[in-house]
Amino acid sequence: MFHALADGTRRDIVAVVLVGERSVSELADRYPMSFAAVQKHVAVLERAGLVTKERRGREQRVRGRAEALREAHRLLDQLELGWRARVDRIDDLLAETAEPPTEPPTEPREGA
Amino acid sequence: MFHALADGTRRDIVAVVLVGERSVSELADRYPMSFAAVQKHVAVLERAGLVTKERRGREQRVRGRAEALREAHRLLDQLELGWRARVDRIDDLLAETAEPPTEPPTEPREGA
DNA sequence: CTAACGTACAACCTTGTGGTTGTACGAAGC
DNA sequence: GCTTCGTACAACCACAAGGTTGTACGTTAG
Repeated sequence: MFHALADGTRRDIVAVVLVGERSVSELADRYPMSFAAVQKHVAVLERAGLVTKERRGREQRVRGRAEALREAHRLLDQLELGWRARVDRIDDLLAETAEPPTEPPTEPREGA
Repeated sequence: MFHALADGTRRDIVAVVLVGERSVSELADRYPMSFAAVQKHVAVLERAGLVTKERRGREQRVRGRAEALREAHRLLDQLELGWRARVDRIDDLLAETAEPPTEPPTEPREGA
């Protein structure tokens, strides 16, 4: 999710298709890179749930999912409001009596 | 910014230091990786403005910047509310009369 | 003073990521 | 039916990113 938003081109694509749907090639025309590259970006965004593709004739119309953006907001809120506070206290207690935790509390690498 | 949040370990660090400040080695104890690796993550977060480091004796206390999270919210809102709407219309008009734009509207690769 | 701690940083390895080109294939257009 | 368009996908390349170990250095503890 944040990974998908980490790329400038992808953020731009999201912004564009939130305003109005576009075909993949219409999107490709907007950027100084190959069609295949843009196609990959769209695929990444689709996997992250930030856009949806819908076949329409021989075209593939891409639309932004505002819902996903709201989900991103939620994740930010979780970070900000110390959603981990409880877990932290448990960790702290464990750290005092036993050895420190040996795995990354959430996902080791990209996941949300 | 989103790039910094794209990594799970980093998101966790942010969550932790937003709850309460920690030294770098205290953070390092929490994860199944070397001290140097955690140090790098903290450096990335610091560059992105998501945390601040403050020397305190021989330690370096790390604190989360809630401000930065709010900035992230703002960026998401910009995406969601079609902040590009105006620019898009200009692009569309140009596309009809001349060739399509040849550079990525915002940053070509990571920047916000 | 010396040892240990907390940190910083460089070198290196491996994998992931963004980019390219080329090929393939169904859907429209003529 | 043949060509063109829009898309999908695989192979490949260069570089960034996350990880490791090793070294260095100021600060605190004995």
